[in-house]
Amino acid sequence: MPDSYSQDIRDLHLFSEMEDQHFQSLIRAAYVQNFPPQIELITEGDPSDFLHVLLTGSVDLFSSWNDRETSMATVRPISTFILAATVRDAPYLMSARTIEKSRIMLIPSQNVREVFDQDGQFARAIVDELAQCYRGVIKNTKDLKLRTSLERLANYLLRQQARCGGAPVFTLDTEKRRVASVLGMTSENLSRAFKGLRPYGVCVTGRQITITNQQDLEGFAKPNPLIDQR
Amino acid sequence: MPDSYSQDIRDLHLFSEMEDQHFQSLIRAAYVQNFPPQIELITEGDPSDFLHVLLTGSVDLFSSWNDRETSMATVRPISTFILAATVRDAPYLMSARTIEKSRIMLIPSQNVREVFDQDGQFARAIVDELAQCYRGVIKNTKDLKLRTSLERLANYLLRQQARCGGAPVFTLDTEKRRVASVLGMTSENLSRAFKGLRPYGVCVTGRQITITNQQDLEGFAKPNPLIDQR
DNA sequence: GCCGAGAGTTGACATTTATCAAGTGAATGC
DNA sequence: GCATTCACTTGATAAATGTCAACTCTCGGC
Repeated sequence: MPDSYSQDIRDLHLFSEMEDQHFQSLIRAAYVQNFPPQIELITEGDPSDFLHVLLTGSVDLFSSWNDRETSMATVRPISTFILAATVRDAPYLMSARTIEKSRIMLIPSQNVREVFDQDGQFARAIVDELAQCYRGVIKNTKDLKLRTSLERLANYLLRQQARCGGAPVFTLDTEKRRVASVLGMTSENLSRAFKGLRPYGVCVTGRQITITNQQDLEGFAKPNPLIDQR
Repeated sequence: MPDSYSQDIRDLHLFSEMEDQHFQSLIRAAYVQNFPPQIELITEGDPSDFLHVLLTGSVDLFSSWNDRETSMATVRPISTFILAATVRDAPYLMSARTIEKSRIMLIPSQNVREVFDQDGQFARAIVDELAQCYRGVIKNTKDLKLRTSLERLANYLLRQQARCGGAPVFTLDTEKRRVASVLGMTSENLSRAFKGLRPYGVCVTGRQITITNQQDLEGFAKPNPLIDQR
């Protein structure tokens, strides 16, 4: 089902190089839907029927085990999610829920796999995307295993700052409790970690962060491109 | 450089479906080398010049930051490693060192990327492999974030048991200190964790593990296919 | 303007995990 | 045979992190 977002989707690295005929065929098979906040789009363990493309809003990817839950990532427009499950035709490993009101395109996994077999450029783009995702998760594992929660927070702030343009004052785009979960800690611990970064020049007011001493913070965080660069 | 292992490599899922001409071209460009134990094959951050195929022996993939080090995975024959860095032509995110005497085939990354562009079956296999690797790392992240170290060990033992055929007595194929690092804990803590599993019917003698009460252990470990099934 | 809901914070405390130091035990080499 | 090495274990202690309960603050609805 064509849609005003069609060109933005086309510009995604995943779709930009493929033949137009194949792109149109994917779009035709797809449909776009609006979801209210806090709707569970995907449940881990379910078969992966659709490749999802987030057009507007935001989506939380999370996982559960034994009554515990953790945020794995936050998806922001415009990007796809759960590509790996789609191409492998395997069950989802993560659940997904909308954080805010979101507009999402659903492309049947079957069609993705068909077009993949016909279009070499698309295949190449999928490989690139998967390899990048893989490397992202490896970086995340290194972050988790090699750093304390204070160090993870410090580096998270530096990454967020860079995403916001690098100025000393910037804003978290995520609720703190979700930040905590992404970083593998509790909300209470995050609160204390923010305090623990005060000696390194970090001031927190609500979601607004001010870094008064960039050098000090970087000296403590020791950011590393092989962990922190996306 | 052709080699007696050529057929075994050909049988790897990654290479099994590709055209013979392309396979031969990869093999011709490659060379095989023997390494003694404890040799650093790859250093994280270096450019990824070769796709590695472990033929015999074993290799530890590890990462370092700020004088800390952690084992990310153990590679066993016959399998490839650092495929993602090769296809993206990006620096290695992990270092690799031989654990024991190992025989390794090195295929120039350049050739892999060239053949990838020519051979659709090979491209398809790379996608499968990458998607599987990605899912493996996601499972690992869930293990790390959702479980305590005792639970991780319990599930590790169950997975190892399954790999050994499922009998109540089996052997760890890895030094305990490496097991500890893979599970994200210290050796000391692993030692205590083994003790902590005694009430659930786990007996440890050197590297030999005896599970005297399968039900109890599984009841505690709560293994989950979305985390533990490989 | 008041109220309620929910995110965030704080303090007290428990648990988990790491660190340091000392010891055991088995394999290796001279 | 004995010393050495190194993985592993153990105990004492410290540090990091989680849990629980109470509290504050803000925001939106009425």
